[in-house]
Amino acid sequence: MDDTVQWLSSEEQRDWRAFIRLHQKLTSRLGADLQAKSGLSGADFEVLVALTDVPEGRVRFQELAREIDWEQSRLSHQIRRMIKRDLVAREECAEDGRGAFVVITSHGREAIEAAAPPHVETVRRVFLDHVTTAELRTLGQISQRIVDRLDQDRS
Amino acid sequence: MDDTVQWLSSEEQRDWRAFIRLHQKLTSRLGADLQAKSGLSGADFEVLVALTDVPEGRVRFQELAREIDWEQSRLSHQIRRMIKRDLVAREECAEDGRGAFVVITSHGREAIEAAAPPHVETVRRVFLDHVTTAELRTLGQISQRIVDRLDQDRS
DNA sequence: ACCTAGTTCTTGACGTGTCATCTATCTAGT
DNA sequence: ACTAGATAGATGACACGTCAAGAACTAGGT
Repeated sequence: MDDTVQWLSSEEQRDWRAFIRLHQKLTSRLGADLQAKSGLSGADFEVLVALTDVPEGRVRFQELAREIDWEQSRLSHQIRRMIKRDLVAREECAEDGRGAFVVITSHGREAIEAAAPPHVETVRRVFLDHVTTAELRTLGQISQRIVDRLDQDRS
Repeated sequence: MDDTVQWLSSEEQRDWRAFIRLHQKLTSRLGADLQAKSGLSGADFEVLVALTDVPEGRVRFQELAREIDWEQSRLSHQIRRMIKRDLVAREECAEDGRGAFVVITSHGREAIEAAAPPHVETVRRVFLDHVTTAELRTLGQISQRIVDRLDQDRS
């Protein structure tokens, strides 16, 4: 009917679409499951995990953004919402008057500690249980390689 | 400092995170590129591609939602926004008083035909160029297998 | 004909993400 | 000290996605 739209070969299209579709399904499943079991969004979870990886659960905005590979303003909005729910707090920075710290609160720590185990279980159930160790390694290697190249030339 | 959060083995964690990170980067790159070059969002693009695959560019909401694997209400919101921009139109359904059709407009057709070639080129540049044919096949197969299993048990 | 249950799509509220823009502060060069 | 430019973060506008609830209609049993 309409052959004017250039596209990929049918094999490329099939594989590429499957890949994209998998990601959509994984993130929507994981997000819904996390929300239902813990009242945390995927975004909350990512921020809180990053904060538990850091001394005193306290880190500059900038560094946190780099750590989880988010845009600055995205993080700023997210932190504002999380402060309202007492998951994190904002602290002024003495050394640099422009800067600020994000600190995990005790409530935030409780939330992430309660959320993590069932979430990990879900990651296994929806993903890890369906791939072999070798396949996972292959996926990881390919992913890492492409991520590195994308980080190099941000064309 | 804090060992109470259960997590994955370090290999699992590394590979799983790389996989997730790759998807995030791909979708954000592709989305930004599409928006910049065509003024279409990824969501617009997906809907328009699905409409060009169908006779007369005309399909029931329900079927379209199933085709692109979206929730009904997500599609409804998206179509409302696209109607405002004259990319698609809504038509009543004679056979079923509840139902409705989505139809691509001529403006919508022009938009997708202009957007597709550069978008495909970008997909190659950010993804396909970085994997071998064999790797792509592997990715596709693994993805398809997991998608199928997730579709089976929606636990 | 009626009533109940299911289907199809819509809507409002709300959290999320991007972009452009703004303010405050720091740094470097003079 | 002064000033220009860079940097840190906040903010407003707007698109996107989910959830829960609702409106309109259909279908199937009585």
